[in-house]
Amino acid sequence: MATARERAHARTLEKIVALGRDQLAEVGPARLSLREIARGLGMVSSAVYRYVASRDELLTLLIVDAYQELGQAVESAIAEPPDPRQQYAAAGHAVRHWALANPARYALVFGTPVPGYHAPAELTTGPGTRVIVALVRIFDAAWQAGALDVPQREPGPALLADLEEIAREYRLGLPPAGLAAAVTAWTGLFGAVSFEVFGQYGENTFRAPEELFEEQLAALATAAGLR
Amino acid sequence: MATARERAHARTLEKIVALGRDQLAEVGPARLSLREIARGLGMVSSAVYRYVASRDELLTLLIVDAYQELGQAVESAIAEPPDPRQQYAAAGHAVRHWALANPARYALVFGTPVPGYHAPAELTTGPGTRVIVALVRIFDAAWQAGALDVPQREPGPALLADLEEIAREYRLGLPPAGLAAAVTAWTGLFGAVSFEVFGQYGENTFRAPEELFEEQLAALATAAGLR
DNA sequence: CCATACCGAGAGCACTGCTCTCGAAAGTTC
DNA sequence: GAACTTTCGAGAGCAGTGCTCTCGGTATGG
Repeated sequence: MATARERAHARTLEKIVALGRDQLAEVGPARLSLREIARGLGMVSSAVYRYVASRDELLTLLIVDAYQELGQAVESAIAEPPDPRQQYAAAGHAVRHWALANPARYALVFGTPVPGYHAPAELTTGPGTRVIVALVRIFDAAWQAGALDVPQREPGPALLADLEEIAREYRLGLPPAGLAAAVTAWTGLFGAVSFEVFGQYGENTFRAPEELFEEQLAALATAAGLR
Repeated sequence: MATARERAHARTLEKIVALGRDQLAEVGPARLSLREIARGLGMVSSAVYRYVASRDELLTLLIVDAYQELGQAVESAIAEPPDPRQQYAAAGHAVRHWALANPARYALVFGTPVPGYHAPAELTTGPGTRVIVALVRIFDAAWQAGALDVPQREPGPALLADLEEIAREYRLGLPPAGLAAAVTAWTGLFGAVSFEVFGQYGENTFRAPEELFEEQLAALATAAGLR
């Protein structure tokens, strides 16, 4: 049961995260300022430290927040389509849309790790794995349904051990080579999205980025063996 | 002819970039401090503004510096192997090695755009395109040699126009679908490298990242039609 | 009803990027 | 070789940052 004090505390903490999110969008992660957030709350800067131990802790909160929202977006996007290939495409589109709508939060999570700051694994790994877990489940289901052409290449011995460990942990029937394919489909997806969001393509090189993305998705899905 | 003054100027500017590079490696882009660089030079902070107009300009210098070194590494790696698929693999390994050896500089260029800062296109696009240009040349040569299975998928109309424009600019024989494949091989490569360098895989999920990368390279090459 | 835990204010420290002025040295011109 | 101009480093200073400390007021739980 939450006391009134606890509820008030949680509410202003929520406000802090919201203001941080706004500021992130405006000025980016590195110029995120606790003092500015304090001003937004009508408090003095030191008061914010009652709620957040440091700037880094605020960053952690924002990272978890972003992971959760992206994970949620992907999971609900996947729910609809009937076959695995369309599910992968839906996941890809969900990632891209969220990233384009929230470039700063995407950058916070998938861009340069904030200098000096190292995300505490116990808080971030859970939310951070939602997307890859969702993708792997798609591939696992595809394999069960016989809709996955597992690549002929056999992973090297050490990689094989890693993959088997993961398959065991998540109770996957998916063979290691299929899991490796899922990982490539994952990293390839984020490579494509990151290049677009971070402006790595030139200014006007691609006037039809969504069509390029479509092409990339198709290539990645085929490469991963999704029929 | 460079006067003594100009040479001295160039030399301390070079020192500034070198110190910036060191500092980048230590504390990352956002905590890069002009004052610290001044201390390293035995100067007072205001003096470095004789050489560099702002922190952002220093960042630009470091970005160009990083692009050039990576481009150089990739170009010389490509020179050796005889066939296109091995050239692509060599390029991939060059990118990965450079990125792992210079994570901060890699992050500066391929990670989160530094907040507020927008790289001046006239300085960065040239060096910034060296890698993709090298990759496209591989694909173009492969196509000329009949070693490229151009994907059957036809790009959408707008994307087609973009691709044709690029092919014209760089005088490529490579058909649009092949160019699109090269782009996916490019973004997929950097997706894989970024995930490893930025620590997006968990702590101990992959104990054999180089074998995973090998697998990713093979999948991307095959997907792009390199035999 | 009162002791306690909480919470905001305020001052202050060390740091940052950046601007200004000033004097000295070096290079250029006559 | 003298006079002028450009360059460059030093120093002070401004506005901003994260973060720490202390000091009161206040709402809460026993």
